[in-house]
Amino acid sequence: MGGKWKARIVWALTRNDVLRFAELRRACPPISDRMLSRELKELEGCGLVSRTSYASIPPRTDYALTARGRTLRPVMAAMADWGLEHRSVILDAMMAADMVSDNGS
Amino acid sequence: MGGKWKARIVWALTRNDVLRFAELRRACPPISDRMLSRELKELEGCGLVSRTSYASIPPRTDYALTARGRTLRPVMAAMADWGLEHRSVILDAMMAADMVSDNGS
DNA sequence: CAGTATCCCGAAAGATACTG
DNA sequence: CAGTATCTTTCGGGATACTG
Repeated sequence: MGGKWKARIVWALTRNDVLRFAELRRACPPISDRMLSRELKELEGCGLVSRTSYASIPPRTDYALTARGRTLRPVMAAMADWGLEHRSVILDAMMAADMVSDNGS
Repeated sequence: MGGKWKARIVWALTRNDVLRFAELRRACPPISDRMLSRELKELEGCGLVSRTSYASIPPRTDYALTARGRTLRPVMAAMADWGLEHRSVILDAMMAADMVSDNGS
């Protein structure tokens, strides 16, 4: 389950229950349409995300976690906690080891 | 913190406390010497893994998690739990969606 | 709005050979 | 045993343009 964006997508969906394509795009900047579409398909392929599209004009598609996708919550939470506590200190260490070239994002 | 192998390396070190180069290689098949060396350097660079080498013949180097590296335990545990519970069912879904070509590893 | 289709490049990583 | 050096390949993912 690689992919640069999957974690962010799932993370967005754990916090919002249901999101549309454009909302997900805004939730995961700066993801491209192409990557968002691809990653969503893969997540759908492993049964973690469900897609519901309405044949209306303008078109509309809702994405949500499946029951199985929701089982990822504890994992996502653990990762988020760790990130909050250690991100900055790790980044400092990485800079000291010249593994990164400071950009303040 | 990308890298195809870092999770496995850290996982091996959470379960074993201290491992030598060759032991880590065996713990993360089929990683190559090159990748193991590189990933270990990066983990050392962010202060998650410590390296202790003994100037003996034959040479010997011990790797272990630092205090900071050990803070990853809850995350690793959460991921491991999830993997145990969902790995097979996810793989099935992925095969059904032809995202993988069965290899029994 | 919600995507697909193409093209392309650079980083990640495999293979192989070598060393103190 | 514990790595490093070099070469080659793969492929993830960005840019851009197009469509129902």
